[in-house]
Amino acid sequence: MAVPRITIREAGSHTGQTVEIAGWLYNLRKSGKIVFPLVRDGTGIIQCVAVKSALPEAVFDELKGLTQESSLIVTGQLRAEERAPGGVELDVQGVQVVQRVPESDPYPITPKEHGVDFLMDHRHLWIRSRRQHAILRIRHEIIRAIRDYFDCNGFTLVDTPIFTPAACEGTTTLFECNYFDDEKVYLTQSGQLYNEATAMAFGKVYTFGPTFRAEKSKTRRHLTEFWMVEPEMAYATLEDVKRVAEELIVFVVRRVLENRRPELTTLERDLSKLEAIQAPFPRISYDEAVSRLQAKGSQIQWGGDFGGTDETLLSEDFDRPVMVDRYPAQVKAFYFQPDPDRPDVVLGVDVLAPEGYGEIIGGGQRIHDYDLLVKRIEEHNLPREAFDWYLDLRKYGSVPHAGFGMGVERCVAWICGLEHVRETIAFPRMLYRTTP
RNA sequence: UCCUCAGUAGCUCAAUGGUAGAGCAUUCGGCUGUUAACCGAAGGGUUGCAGGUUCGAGUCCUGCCUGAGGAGCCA
Repeated sequence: MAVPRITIREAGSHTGQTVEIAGWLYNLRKSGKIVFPLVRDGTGIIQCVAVKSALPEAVFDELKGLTQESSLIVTGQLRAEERAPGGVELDVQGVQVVQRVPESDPYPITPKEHGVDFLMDHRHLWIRSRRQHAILRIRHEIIRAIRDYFDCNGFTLVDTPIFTPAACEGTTTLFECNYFDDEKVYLTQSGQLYNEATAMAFGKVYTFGPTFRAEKSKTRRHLTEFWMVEPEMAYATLEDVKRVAEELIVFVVRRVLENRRPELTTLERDLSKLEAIQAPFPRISYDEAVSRLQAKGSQIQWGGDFGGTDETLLSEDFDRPVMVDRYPAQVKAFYFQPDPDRPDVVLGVDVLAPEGYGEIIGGGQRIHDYDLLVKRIEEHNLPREAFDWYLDLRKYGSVPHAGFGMGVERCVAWICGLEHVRETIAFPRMLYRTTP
């Protein structure tokens, strides 16, 4: 009978059995007549033990001389072992080398330390490392939790286009593309305007996809290509946005704590910081935020937007995300609904992550009045024709509606406790870096 | 775009203006419980590029290139 192939994740429940593991050689320690190959298979890492006296000489010698990241299939018996990292160990009975990495061109990422530039140039290999592997697994868990939250709360996933016509927003710098012969199109920076259309068709919707910003931002919080989830709800207000944003974040953090605790431990994340993420989140107004910042020595004046340092200063006061609402109209996009009690501010809210990770959510209530929206488009010098379809939404059954966008990479950076968002995605796209 | 810092062996780094070095990686040898294993030996260099100062430049000066951190920018 053939030896069953298992994954390393399952190894703990197969002790005593002879099994096969297909993977790569993560590292090899040897001591004369005994070698300890560390094998990874994508689900985990297991230490194997090969004893010279228990194996044919050719098999032992081949294993002993095997190079880092060579692919191999090992057969052996699993055994609970306190001395082994992971608690389970495999006594090697046979080895099939699938591809041997030549010693003349060894695997470049050694178990020792490396610099950022070198690692980024070898990102296609770096993602095999324990730490990067943990981050990308947590990213997957976060994305799955986000989708589960919306799928289980009556939202319909409606994808919005990546190619968009000229003027969607008018403020940020866009990536321009040639669309066949004459036409110019731009990579999307948000699916929101389309979300407003789909929300009027489906009630509650979300879009989840990549977004692109051609800003020359060179900081630890920026990528040029990043993923955003954007819910939009018909018959909804700013208060609904705050409630959903809070529920979503609590749900996502709880799921990561439930399902990805070993990975968080690998990253040496302070779990108490994540366990503190419970409703209700503090809610403050923009006015109060400005007062708090001025008291802390910031130069910000009422009417200005927060810089990265301001966001960090604000988040210092709280052990959970803080919601800041009612921003001055001039710092927000044209489509924000003014506060009926105070026309100089709009019904928008930003959610700032704790520990200085900055804005992870931005959103609010949209203008639903046709004439007001036309006025705003004119005030922002946007081309009216490009917004004809968007204005239609205010002609045919317009209702109060609201939504927000959440940046996936900043969320991952926060939950993982990373220094830089470049490690939150397999192949980051940044200013001056587009390879691999 | 601006400011600051850096660039030396495959990698991480050292070297007062005076003979370019260490650890890791690689190769060879040793070791039956290693935990980024350890011990011994060997090979490995156009000091980012182009000029300049100097008897002499990895080191000082100028320009450029590349990268990093930050600012600005960024619903």
